Amino acid sequence: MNPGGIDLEKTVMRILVRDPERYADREIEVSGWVRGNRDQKAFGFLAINDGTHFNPLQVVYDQGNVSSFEEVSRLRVGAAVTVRGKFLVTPDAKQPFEIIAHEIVLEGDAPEDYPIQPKRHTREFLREVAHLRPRTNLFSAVFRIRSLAAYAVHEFFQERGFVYIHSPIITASDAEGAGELFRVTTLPAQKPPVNEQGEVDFSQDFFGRKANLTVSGQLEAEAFALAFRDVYTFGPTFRAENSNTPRHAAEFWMIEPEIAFADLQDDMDLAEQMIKSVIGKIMALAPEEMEFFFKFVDKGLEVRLRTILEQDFARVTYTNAIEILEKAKAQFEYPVAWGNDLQTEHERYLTEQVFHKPVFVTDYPRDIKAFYMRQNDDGKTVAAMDLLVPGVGELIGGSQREERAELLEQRMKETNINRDELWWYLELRKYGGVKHAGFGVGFERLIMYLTGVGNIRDVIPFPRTVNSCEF
RNA sequence: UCCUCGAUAGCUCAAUGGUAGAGCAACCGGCUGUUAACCGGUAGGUUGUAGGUUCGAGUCCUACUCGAGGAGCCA
Repeated sequence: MNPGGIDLEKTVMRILVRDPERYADREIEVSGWVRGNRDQKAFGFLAINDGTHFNPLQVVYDQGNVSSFEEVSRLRVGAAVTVRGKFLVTPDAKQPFEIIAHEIVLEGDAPEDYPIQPKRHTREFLREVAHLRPRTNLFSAVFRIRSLAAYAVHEFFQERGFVYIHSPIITASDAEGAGELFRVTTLPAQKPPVNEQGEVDFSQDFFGRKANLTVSGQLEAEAFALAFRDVYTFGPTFRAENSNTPRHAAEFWMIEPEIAFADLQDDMDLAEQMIKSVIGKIMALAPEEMEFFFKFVDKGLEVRLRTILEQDFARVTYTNAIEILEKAKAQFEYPVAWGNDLQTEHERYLTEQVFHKPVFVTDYPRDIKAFYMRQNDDGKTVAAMDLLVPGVGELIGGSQREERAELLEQRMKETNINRDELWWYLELRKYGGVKHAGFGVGFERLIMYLTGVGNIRDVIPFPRTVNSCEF
């Protein structure tokens, strides 16, 4: 009850959409930001979005009903308002319902230089106003999907009894060989302490040794998999690579499950189930947002996602993939030869031209893969898998891990991995070591795949890339 | 890091080496159910920065800055 004695209920769009009939002809109060204002001589229409639902709410304001009519008719896009009025279900109109206002209060004005207009903006421009872009349709949809996808990922693993591990953000290990590292230090940038050789003396640093931001939680996850059996990490990851592409960021999130008593086949089964589960949940949880992507972002997206849900992913060994590529009529810029890593053009050809769906490529040559991957009996390949998907490229990379201590040590020696730093990783093999496997999913690449948005900078709220750390 | 392309009004884009324009947004006005509303009008510019060629440069040349796409690296 408000002071005026009218039965008035504060509500939000999410609730109204769920059960409009419950509110029919009742007095309600809704607050939101103006998305559009179409004023006429004696009445007008306000589209307001309160952030709780993708679609805006239509507010009808009439000179006879609203005392601040003149002020309301001049409201600009971006202003924040509170509206009180009668809720009306309008089954025959373009919008499912509207509110007939009797009071509209300006909560926060938006001056005429508000950069977001009710028109199409380029993504490049919107990146420059990343603090305002979540108020647009596209980014409203992207970031709600991002939130729901994170939820769906957790739900998938939790339903299966996986234990969520918070792997460290700061690590002392720089031996994982997964790209350039961000140094974490409290040493002064000017004149840091030096040792007798004239090198920076990291023994005087905060941790008494070199420390970096993590590039992967995998090694720590392996330790927990050998205690809990099924675990996953889901957290931020940092790469200081000087790579400027629509698929790379310096700070991104990774999902890394790790499963014990499991081999590469189990690993691929898990990856496939996870992708399908997340897609299915997102389509069920955010139909308005997905419809927007299908219609305005990527015309082929709907068919692609539905195909994934209905069909098994393809699986092909690296060796067979090379044979397919060698027989291909397509002209490749880079030569195809056993022992060479697959180039982007080769991966795209396989997933987009040969299989037309996600494909696992397995059993890569030992020499082009990481030291921890399990060696196959042929002595040439390792039990690795990459999941290639149309449009995005490499979405998942994983492997069965080398559980045999002597073979692991031998590979570390061959690839110049510092044995002393990873003593604990070797002990995992010494004490109750068993076969186990895992993979890493680039969370942003998953979002790109789900939404059809082609640039990683547009699926991260405030993206960090080379030479760019605004906001 | 390499290759290619680009930078003109707040936004999206035009403009043979010869007076910088349009649509949208903004502002003013019109319109009794609009929904990317519609109609009329007004205002808005050191053409990314610094040099150079030329009688004359948004346009040609050089360097730089920023952005995008492709490649490498990877998730």
